[in-house]
Amino acid sequence: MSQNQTTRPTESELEILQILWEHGPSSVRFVNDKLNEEREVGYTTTLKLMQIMADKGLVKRNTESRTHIYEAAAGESDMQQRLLKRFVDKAFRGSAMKMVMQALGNHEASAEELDEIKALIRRLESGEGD
Amino acid sequence: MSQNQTTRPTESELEILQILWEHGPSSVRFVNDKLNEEREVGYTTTLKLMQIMADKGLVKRNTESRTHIYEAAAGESDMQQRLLKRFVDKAFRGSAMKMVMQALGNHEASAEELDEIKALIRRLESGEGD
DNA sequence: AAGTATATACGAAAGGATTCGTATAAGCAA
DNA sequence: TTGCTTATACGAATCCTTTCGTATATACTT
Repeated sequence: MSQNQTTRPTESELEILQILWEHGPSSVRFVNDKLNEEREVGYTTTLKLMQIMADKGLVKRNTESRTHIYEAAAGESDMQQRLLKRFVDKAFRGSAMKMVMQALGNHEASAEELDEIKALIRRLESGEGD
Repeated sequence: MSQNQTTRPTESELEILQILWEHGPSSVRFVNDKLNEEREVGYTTTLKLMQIMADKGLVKRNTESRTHIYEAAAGESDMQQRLLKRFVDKAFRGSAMKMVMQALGNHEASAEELDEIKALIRRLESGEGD
């Protein structure tokens, strides 16, 4: 049944994880309602997906009450880290810096955001990276 | 047949595009050989994939000689931009800056790379962004 | 010319993701 | 209790991606 924790979510699964990260442990009904704020999805579709995710180990579920409660198995940052690594490999041939440059160059960063990044760079340069 | 230019490549298709971007217009044989440096892939598999890509409009092909020559339809940066946007939306809920911070925080940037980024930030701050 | 090597075209199998219909069980309301 | 609402479970259809077998055409070699 449950797989190792390096399983990658599909796009639909990731969409569900986003909801779980944002709202915490939730029922299928709740997740499905949230999804339907964006696009039409049948209830059993969402249910099936979440069952598969439980199977893959992407979510944990509490089956004590009739309404099962699902919770993301990994933290959002952990998952982002994993997905980012793979994305950089696939789309930027492994060059994270190239990707950062692209992102910075195109994404209209605010002064505050740039300050944040500068602060981070200072920390990195002073060897406190990590 | 040929689709609009916002078609997204699958992972396998992206792998082929990488080769085309790196080496320029190429034959199926050449691409297949390159792929086989990484992992085993049958020739007709690569052929089929590239035909589908031509169909989708991801590559252009010159069929004048017996050996067709394929070329990426979009530039690497254009495609990266497109993929990056979608990735940020899906994995970082649209926050490019959050993603940049993650990437910087974890990817052991060299001093030179950090300098590059600092230079870019200076340019952005002086309003020359774009 | 005959045989070999190499190309594309086509179709279809295999696997995974996504969707949902239907069955069944549990709780609630009259 | 009987019926209505709302859960989960299960199986299967559909669609997309990936893979490759086979057919056929084109060029090269002797």
